[in-house]
Parts: sequence; C-alpha cells; structure tokens
Amino acid sequence: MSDSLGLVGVRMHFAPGEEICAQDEDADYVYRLIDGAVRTTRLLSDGRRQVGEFYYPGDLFGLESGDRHRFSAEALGACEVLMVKRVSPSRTGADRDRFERAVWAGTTTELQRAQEHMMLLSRTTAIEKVASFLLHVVGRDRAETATLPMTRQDMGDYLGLTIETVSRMLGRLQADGIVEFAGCRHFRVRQHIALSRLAVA
Amino acid sequence: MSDSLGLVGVRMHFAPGEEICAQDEDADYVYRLIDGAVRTTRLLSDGRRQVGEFYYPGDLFGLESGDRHRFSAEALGACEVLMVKRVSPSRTGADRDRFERAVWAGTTTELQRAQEHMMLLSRTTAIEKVASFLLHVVGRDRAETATLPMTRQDMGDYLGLTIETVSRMLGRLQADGIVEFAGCRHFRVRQHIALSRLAVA
DNA sequence: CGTTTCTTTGAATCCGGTCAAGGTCCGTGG
DNA sequence: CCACGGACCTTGACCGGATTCAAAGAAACG
Repeated sequence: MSDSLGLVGVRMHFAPGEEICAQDEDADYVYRLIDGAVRTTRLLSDGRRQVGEFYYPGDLFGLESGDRHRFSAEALGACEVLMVKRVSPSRTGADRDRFERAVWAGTTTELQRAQEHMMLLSRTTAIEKVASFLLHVVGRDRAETATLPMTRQDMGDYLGLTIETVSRMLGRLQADGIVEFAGCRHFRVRQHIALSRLAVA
Repeated sequence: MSDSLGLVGVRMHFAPGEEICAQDEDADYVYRLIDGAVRTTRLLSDGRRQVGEFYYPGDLFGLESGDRHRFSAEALGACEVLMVKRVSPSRTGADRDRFERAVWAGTTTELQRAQEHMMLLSRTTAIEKVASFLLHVVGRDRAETATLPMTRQDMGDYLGLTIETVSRMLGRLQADGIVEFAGCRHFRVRQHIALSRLAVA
C-alpha cells in the first residue's frame, strides 16, 4: 500500500488499548497514522509513566531514532496504521528519497513538539497546562465540538499532573464558562479568548 | 576551517554572556562548540525563561530545524565556536554528505535529550532533578572535581525550579555527605551510589 | 576596597498531591 | 428492560513540597 506521502507499507488495524510497538523493542518500522488516535508512553523503573505525545491522522510516529523504540505506542481507540519498514533493500531512487524526506520532516516536527512540551512542563501552572492542552486539541479537531480520545490519566501523564488535578482544572474551566463539556470526552469552547489567555504563549 | 567531523566553517570567539544567535533570528548557521560551554534559552512573552540545553565541546547546536532559531544561544564563559553555513552552494559531494550526516546525528541527539528532559521535568521531585543534573555534569567532566559553568538561575530555568530551591537541594546533598562543594561552581561526588539512587532511571 | 551580582538561608504561604468517598458511564447478563 | 459490576471520573479535606518574600552572606569585578 502506498499513501499520500508516497510511503510504502502495510495497513494494520489495532483495537482500543492495543500496543502498536513496545518500549525498547527493535525499531524496524516507522508508523503513519491513517485513522484514529495514538499515544506514545515511556515507563520508568519505579512505575512512573510519561506520555510522550498524542498522534492524529497523517502523523508519523515511532521515529525516535536509534535502533530501539524509546517509547511504546498504543491505540487510544480503534485505529488504522500504515507500517513502513525502516530498512528496505527494494526501496531505491525516488522512493528512497520520499522516505528519507518524510522521516526527516517527522523527526524535526517531533523535536519541535518536544521543545514546546518542555516549556509547558517546566514553568507553568496546572490551569495553564490544561488550558494549553485543550487549545491544542481544538486546533486539531476543526469540528464545533472537540473530542478527547484519551483518558484523564493519559492527560495527566502528558502534562505532569495527577488525574485529580486534571479533573479539577477542567471543572474550573467549565465553572468559569470558558468551556462546556457534554460527557467527559466531548467539549466545546465558549470563550476562545479567555482560553488563549490562560494558555502559554 | 575544517573540524574533526569534516565540517567547514569559520572559527569565532565569544565573551562570557555574549549571544551567539538570537531567538527568532534566521537560522543561517549551525554551530559546533570547540571550547567552552553554551546554553540555549527561550523566552516567553511574560518573561518566563526556559533553558533548552547546555552544550560542551564537540556538541552541535542551533539546529532546531525550521528557518528560524527557536532558541537563542549564549556563551556561558569565554568560548570558541565553529560557525557552519547551513546553505552553501560550494558544498558538494563528500562534503555535502558529511554535513548532512552531522546535522542528522545532531538532530536525533537533540531529540533524545529533549525526551529525557521531558521525563525529568514532568514527574520528579526537586532533589531528583538536581541529583540527575549533577550526575550528568560529572559524566561530561571526567576530572576528579567537576565544574558548573552556569549560574543557579540557569540550572533553575533548566530544571523548572527556582534558584532558592536549587540552592537548598545542593545544600542538602552536601549536608548529607553525597557531594562536596569548593565554592559554588566546583564540586566532587563523595557517594556516587547515593547520588545515582536519587537520580531518575 | 567598594560595588554589584550571585548565592544561601529563613519564615510564611500556596498550589498541587494524597487519601478517601461518591458518582457516572457502559457493557454484560439475568 | 433492568440490575449488576467494573472502569473511569469527580469532589472534598488535609497535607507537604516548592515557591515567595525577605535579608544576610559570598564571590566577582573594576
């Protein structure tokens, strides 16, 4: 199968919660998300968990370079992934070029996100973290009402907060009339300006 | 001038505190540190500062890809830098190859460090942050006694802590007999095991 | 030496974490 | 269709670690 970036690979389906690749496993593939949502996670020996990033359709993931995956990747809901072999003797000429270009672009994007994320993690309050996060999610989703494909635990491990704090901040944003939730996974922004003001530049 | 990686550029000297490149300025060069120490920093509109990374001789920096520098870089002490033009028509064949290989290696290293750093920022206590940091510094410096080329403020902005907290944690490590300071910029590790135990896996 | 900048230390405060209880959502099976 | 069970989410009370504010001490520099 070939996709919109001209990458050649195999389409695979994953069930909610299913592992796409494991931490420390050989990095034989890179992945392009076709449909659904994915999170990457890393475990410390003492059980602390870090969510590296959330991925949406079109995103490349699993390219933390080196010969091992430094993060595991899991499907958040049912999803479809294009698995692209990293080393493929049959890939030559223009094909090879496209592949290398895509991996380069993906890696620099990854680096930029990581740097933004560092900023968010190090020097911001809980409310700023949650507000920034919601703003990012709305940016992805261009529908009227945005969806959170991940649990509160995932959000917490991404933002460096506990689930209780995440929940409290969401509650506060709603109480202040800035966002409105319809069930815990769907919301819409009522005061975009106010939300942006809370989020970090 | 050509260096050990085969990179071609111009050697420049910078005075303590001098800016090597500015945030948001066109990224015309990449830099290789020859001698001294460098920090990269990023400013938020409200004045909050983030130190991205510290660099030592041999390191490449300034390659946060895109056409603008996302971080500024400043000399921590007197230092010497090889400035390598990013776009150079005269660079062909093996030269071009070496350049691209070096930039690729530098970028993936950068990504890995950023990912480690995220882990450190998000889910660890002040004492763990400081202990991890000292351990990293000692790893660089293979001398008996290690040197901190940066201020407490720099360490704080790197670790997401206030200078007071950094100072307190250093004091605690010394009081516990784990490290020993000779002036605030020089220290040696007295109990390596204890320090590693405090640092994050 | 005097001045400035950086660092240390102390006391009080506050934000986010911890612990605990209750609520909601959803799939399963009676 | 409703009852049950489990996973996830919310809310409250209390606690503790890091920040804040303030002042004194050390180091760097001209």
